[in-house]
Amino acid sequence: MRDKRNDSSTEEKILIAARLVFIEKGLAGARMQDIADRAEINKAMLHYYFKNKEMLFEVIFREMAGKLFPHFERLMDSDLNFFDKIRSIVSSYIEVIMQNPYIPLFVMNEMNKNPEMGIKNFFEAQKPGFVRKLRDSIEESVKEDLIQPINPIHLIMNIFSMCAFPFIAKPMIKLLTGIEDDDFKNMMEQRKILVAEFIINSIRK
Amino acid sequence: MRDKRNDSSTEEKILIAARLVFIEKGLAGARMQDIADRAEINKAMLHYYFKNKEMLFEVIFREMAGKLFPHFERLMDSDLNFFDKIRSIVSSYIEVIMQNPYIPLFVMNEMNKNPEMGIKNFFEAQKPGFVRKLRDSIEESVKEDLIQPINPIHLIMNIFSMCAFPFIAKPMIKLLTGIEDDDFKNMMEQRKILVAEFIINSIRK
DNA sequence: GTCTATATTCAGATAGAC
DNA sequence: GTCTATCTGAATATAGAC
Repeated sequence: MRDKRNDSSTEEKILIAARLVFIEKGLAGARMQDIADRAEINKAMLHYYFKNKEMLFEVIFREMAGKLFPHFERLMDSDLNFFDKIRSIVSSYIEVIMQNPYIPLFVMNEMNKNPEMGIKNFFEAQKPGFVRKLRDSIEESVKEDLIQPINPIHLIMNIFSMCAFPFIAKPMIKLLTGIEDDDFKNMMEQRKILVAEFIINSIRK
Repeated sequence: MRDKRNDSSTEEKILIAARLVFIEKGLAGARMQDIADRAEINKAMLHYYFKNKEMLFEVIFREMAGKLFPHFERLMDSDLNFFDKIRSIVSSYIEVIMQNPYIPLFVMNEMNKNPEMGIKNFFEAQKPGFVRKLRDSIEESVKEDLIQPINPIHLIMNIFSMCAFPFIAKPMIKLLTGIEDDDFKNMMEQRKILVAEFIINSIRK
């Protein structure tokens, strides 16, 4: 933050290391020693920059949670037609998750394990923006008889389920199908189009 | 196991308690003291019945993993037509998960966090049975021109994504939609039919 | 089989020199 | 800001009496 050195600051090194360790092990499984080692500093420094483990975790968690829903609000405001908005959401969402494939499981898991984290406020801020707009857009498309009647919540669940779940279930998928990382990546690449068309196919009149 | 008393055996009490604690906290977050308290015994007993925390966890994990895919093999062997098989899988899968809503996240998360657990063998046993049969059934339906061409793996992913993901994302869904547990349950009840029809709608010719 | 008490290890956090 | 050394508490595990 406000440090004097110009080389990759210690705080930054800590954050990079903490990201890795927390994502790999979760809050409960992460070890401060492990974070210190990866940052190539000592434990004392961690507590100098961040009061305690929970504080450090909170920073990382908020950072990750913030990446869960990217620029969707802008997208909803664009003048794309409804179907192209679906295509665009699916495609860019899968793309974003492919960059950080561990985010969905990490966020969902820690939300479950640590329900009393200051996350509610965090998301309630972005909620109206994008979810409501998507909801409205769906309801409008139903009224315009563009798509078949469907509860918007269900449709939204379907969209994000098919995008995010494969990343959460990756180890299981690899086990059951025998595919390797490369093929998995290829499949997700295919899904950018496949999932969108699957959805549109289902709801279009 | 092979104990002499007839009342709810100590081992059983341990397993019940361990289930609760491991599911709530995960392997890393669970405390043996916590399990002992809930089982209303002392810590020493835990180590008498199970060598260590990992052993106890392994028992619970395998138990949970075993519940992930229920009687699907039988279902695939039935003489239902393809669409009714889809309906049946979706409906009974959601029903099963509703009984134990925490299972998908628990299993997926621990598979990620502890990749080197003896789970591979476990699932490789059931894999051929049900996944392959579903795959074959999809390929056959494509050949028969009953459904539109689709990579079976993608379709299978879609099915299980839409069934399981809402349970994994429940805290997030509650946050974004403002719904409560009762409504959530109702929605999942609706999804038994909705998801199946959503899928069939998309793939049928 | 069950308990109390204790050993042991580990991890988070702090004190204090530089 | 950075380090070494240390404290403290927690958590797993064991010893041994009953």
